[in-house]
Amino acid sequence: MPSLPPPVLLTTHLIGDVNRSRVLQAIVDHGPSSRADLARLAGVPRATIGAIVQGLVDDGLLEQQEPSRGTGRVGKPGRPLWFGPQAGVAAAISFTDASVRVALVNARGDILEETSRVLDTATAGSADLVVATADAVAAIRGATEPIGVGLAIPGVCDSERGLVIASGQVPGAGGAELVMGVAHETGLAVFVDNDARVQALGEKWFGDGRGVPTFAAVQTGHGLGVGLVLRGALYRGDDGRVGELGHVQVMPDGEPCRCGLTGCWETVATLRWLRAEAARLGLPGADRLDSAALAALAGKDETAAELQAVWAEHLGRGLAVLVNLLGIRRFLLHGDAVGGGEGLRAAVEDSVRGASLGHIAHEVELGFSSLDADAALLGAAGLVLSETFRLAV
Amino acid sequence: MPSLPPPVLLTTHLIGDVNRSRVLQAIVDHGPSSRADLARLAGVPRATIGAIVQGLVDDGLLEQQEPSRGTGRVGKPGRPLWFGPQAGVAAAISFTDASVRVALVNARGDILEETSRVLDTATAGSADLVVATADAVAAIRGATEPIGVGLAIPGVCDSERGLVIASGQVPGAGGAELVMGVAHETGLAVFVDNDARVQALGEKWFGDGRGVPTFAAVQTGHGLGVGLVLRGALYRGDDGRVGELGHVQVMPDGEPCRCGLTGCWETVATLRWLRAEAARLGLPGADRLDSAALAALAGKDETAAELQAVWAEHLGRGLAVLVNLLGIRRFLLHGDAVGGGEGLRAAVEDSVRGASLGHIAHEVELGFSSLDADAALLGAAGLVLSETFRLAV
DNA sequence: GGGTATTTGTATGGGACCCTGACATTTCCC
DNA sequence: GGGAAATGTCAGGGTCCCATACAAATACCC
Repeated sequence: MPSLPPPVLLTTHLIGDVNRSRVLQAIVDHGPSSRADLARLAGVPRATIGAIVQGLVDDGLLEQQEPSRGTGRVGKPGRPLWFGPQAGVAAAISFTDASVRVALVNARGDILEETSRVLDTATAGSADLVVATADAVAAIRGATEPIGVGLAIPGVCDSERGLVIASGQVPGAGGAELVMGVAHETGLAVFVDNDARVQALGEKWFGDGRGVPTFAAVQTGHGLGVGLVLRGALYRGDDGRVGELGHVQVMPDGEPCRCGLTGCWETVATLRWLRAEAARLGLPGADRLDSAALAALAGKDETAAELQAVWAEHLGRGLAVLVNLLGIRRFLLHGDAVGGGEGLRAAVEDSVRGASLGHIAHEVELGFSSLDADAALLGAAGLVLSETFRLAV
Repeated sequence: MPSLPPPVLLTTHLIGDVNRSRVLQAIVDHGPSSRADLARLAGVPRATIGAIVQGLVDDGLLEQQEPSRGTGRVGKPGRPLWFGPQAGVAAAISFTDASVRVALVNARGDILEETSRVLDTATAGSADLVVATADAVAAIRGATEPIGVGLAIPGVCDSERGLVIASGQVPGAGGAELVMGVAHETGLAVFVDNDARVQALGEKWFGDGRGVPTFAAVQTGHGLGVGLVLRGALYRGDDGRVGELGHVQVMPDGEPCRCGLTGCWETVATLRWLRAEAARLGLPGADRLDSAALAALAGKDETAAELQAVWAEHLGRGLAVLVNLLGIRRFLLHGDAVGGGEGLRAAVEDSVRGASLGHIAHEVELGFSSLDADAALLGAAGLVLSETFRLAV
């Protein structure tokens, strides 16, 4: 039973950290900004922002760009502040079926270096994972010291304690060995979180979630996962065991799910269902069907078009829960569904709207992630940045 | 489309307010505590707490109790700090079908004065509501000036802007007239929020939600409503239009709901469903059946017992969404279900557990509110206290 | 081209607050 | 009754923000 965290009192020393974090957050949310812009935004004197920014510039985190000349506005032009190319460099790690992807990402969201190690993640032990990861980090680690390592794990994570509670897809990641091992081998601070939540952080830092207070990033394909950003902060619950939207019951008398319940969203909105249904309908290539292939078929085959409509309906059904319950209006889809193109996007959006309460339905916006395949990697970097700069106090 | 709130920078002047709020919050969460207790809790020197508390005592908000003698511990005994009987007195308002309840509540949760005005809330206009409310407040307003007025409205509220977006049960409350009118007539600060959310605040301040970081307060009966406290803070979404758990679809091909969707939780977990089902089964007194009457019948009638089981199953189905999606483990039920007694409570708890993911199901605890009928009233006072002391920054 | 208004960024003094360390007070234990 | 332990308070030092003033850079107007 989790208990209330102890009250944190503010100290004069903490003010500095908090305000530096808030200024950084404002720069992330609004892009390169001058001191005067930031001062107006926060409603404080320019001198205050100047002092805060001075520390960040001295630390090499921010740098001043050239004065923005010729804007047609009278007065001395401001010098926009933005992250330096070597600022906030994090080692980002994400796992796929057959490999470990490792990259150096700066606070701008540029991927500076990238490599990978082939590895059967389904069978690899924790030691194998540690070796492959640490080796890859060492290989791309350049002159600038990374500020930390971020791990995106497909599984249940407790990010506060820095451990993986369980991972079906990468069993070797379970427990604290992976995090401890990588920390020991690299000598860096290591942060870990569920991949769907990490993707949400990727959107928040570098993608279409920038400046959006509340949104959901949804992973689609073989599994379903959701990362919720509520009022500017990633929601993790009291520990990491949340966000299991896939196991919200949407079909009371539906098929049994691998989790032991019945009628979970996951039973009708993953590729497993799509392929089984395609096989039942006799569609070609049913056993390898995905949203992209379905979209291609739908253009010339009536049955495929109908299946796509049902597929969109199913995908939207789970998302509508978020609309009605939490008032979430903005969705960013990752993974398989992105291949479905505009046709699928519009259909899923309609499906969500159709299952949402009237006074809010028309505000629902559903888009495909523009970060796409790099979302988890960039998100892992965002995880390091968020934790390092404690962007919520 | 809501945009990101402006960054709030901490100032030396704000430190005082924030720390006073946090100390108050700690006292609310942990009950009467000495300076030394609070200092240990927050991890700061006793001198710091002493200075913060001094201001609160000077303002008359806190008072020192007698030293706690004879505790068996060596050393000078601490003097516990607790709210004075005249501290944080708020005027709390809640609406029922046929009346307006008004009470003076102090920060201890004591109801100092109470009165009501008979009023058909379904037909009363905003002017009628203002007159009845302001009149009742004036009648019980004693020597001590209330710090504000709290309104619990059964409807969709935007508490930040202080207006009621829509209320089916009290149509006259819609718009800003009620809030503005009461503020004008009483000369006090007025705060408003949805009754389910307000009940959650009641539990957080004065009930079983004290010291619990994350829980859901659920209103049952003719309608369904939920107030979510997530990590110590009431969740309101980007505006007030959230918490419509009643309109989460739990029966894909179910009955049409008054909201225009089909298969909403509300269609199978309100008294309307219970009575219709009871009538279909030929139970006596079906048209006035409630959880209390059903529990009485279930002891001697097999059919009633089966209906109670289905009723519990239905109630639990919507709550399980909160478990799986948000990791909420603690539920406090208000309203009709409380009448069902331990039999219904245990059955609903089992139902929630049965529809929750295995790794979290056994941690689910469901209880009936001990505040019961006063929950909304006490919550309205809690709303005033929360807003006045800005208990989250 | 020169003067003025406007805007940006920086320097300085003042105030609020917390932390460290020391001290008086009160209780329990032997 | 003396020592140990715990509580609450006081003074000195440091950090940070705010208000104000000032230098620098640009656009506009004549």
